[in-house]
Amino acid sequence: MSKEECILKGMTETELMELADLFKMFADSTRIKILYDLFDGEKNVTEICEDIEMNQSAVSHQLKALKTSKLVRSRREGKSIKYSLDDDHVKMIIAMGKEHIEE
Amino acid sequence: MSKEECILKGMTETELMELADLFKMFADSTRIKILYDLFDGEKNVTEICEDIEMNQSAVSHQLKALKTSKLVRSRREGKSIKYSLDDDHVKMIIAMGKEHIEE
DNA sequence: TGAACATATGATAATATATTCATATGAACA
DNA sequence: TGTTCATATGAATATATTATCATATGTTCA
Repeated sequence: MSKEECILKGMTETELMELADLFKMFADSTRIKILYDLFDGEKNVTEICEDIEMNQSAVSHQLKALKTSKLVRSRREGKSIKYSLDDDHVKMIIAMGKEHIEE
Repeated sequence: MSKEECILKGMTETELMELADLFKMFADSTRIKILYDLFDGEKNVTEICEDIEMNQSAVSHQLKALKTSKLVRSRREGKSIKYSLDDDHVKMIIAMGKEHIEE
């Protein structure tokens, strides 16, 4: 049996629903643009808005969702708040997805 | 971020939207239950319905979405249609997600 | 202290999505 | 050929999600 099968054995209904909630974070183009933008490293909200061309409010709302899901973290630096990826899995998950659609 | 321009380290806006659409498939509890159910191997629609306790119509609708995204494939065997996972990335993506929520 | 800047938040409206119901399609076999 | 089993599909409703607008909060610095 493969490594993946072992890892996944015995998941409960609740865990599967938590998984679905996690993947919801990757399932919106604004959020995935934010995540991908943060591949470059730490950025503040204004920079993210400029990079992905979305308004500040929409970006803040989505950053909050991403933070709740522990996919990004933030710290204050002066007047601005710097966001960065909070988990290496983010890059791997996006990389796997990218491989799939490229096939 | 304009349409087909190279943005965010080589991914186009279109590709990022395709990625989001792919992750949408993992972002619903019914679909993720179906995918997880198929970790066991090929199953027909009736078996899947029983396993995940959802009605046949809902399952068929979601199987269609999963098939369109090339995450499952199907073949007829007599009266029934057998579904199976169509891509190893499915297991890996779910495994990554599981590791994340377990942290 | 207050003006300017950066970010967050609540409410709303628009849109997207999932489930259900009714029914259609297709295969098997008596 | 007609009946039954298995699956698919279209339409409608219900629910969830998102962007926007207006405004609030919090920080810096004159």
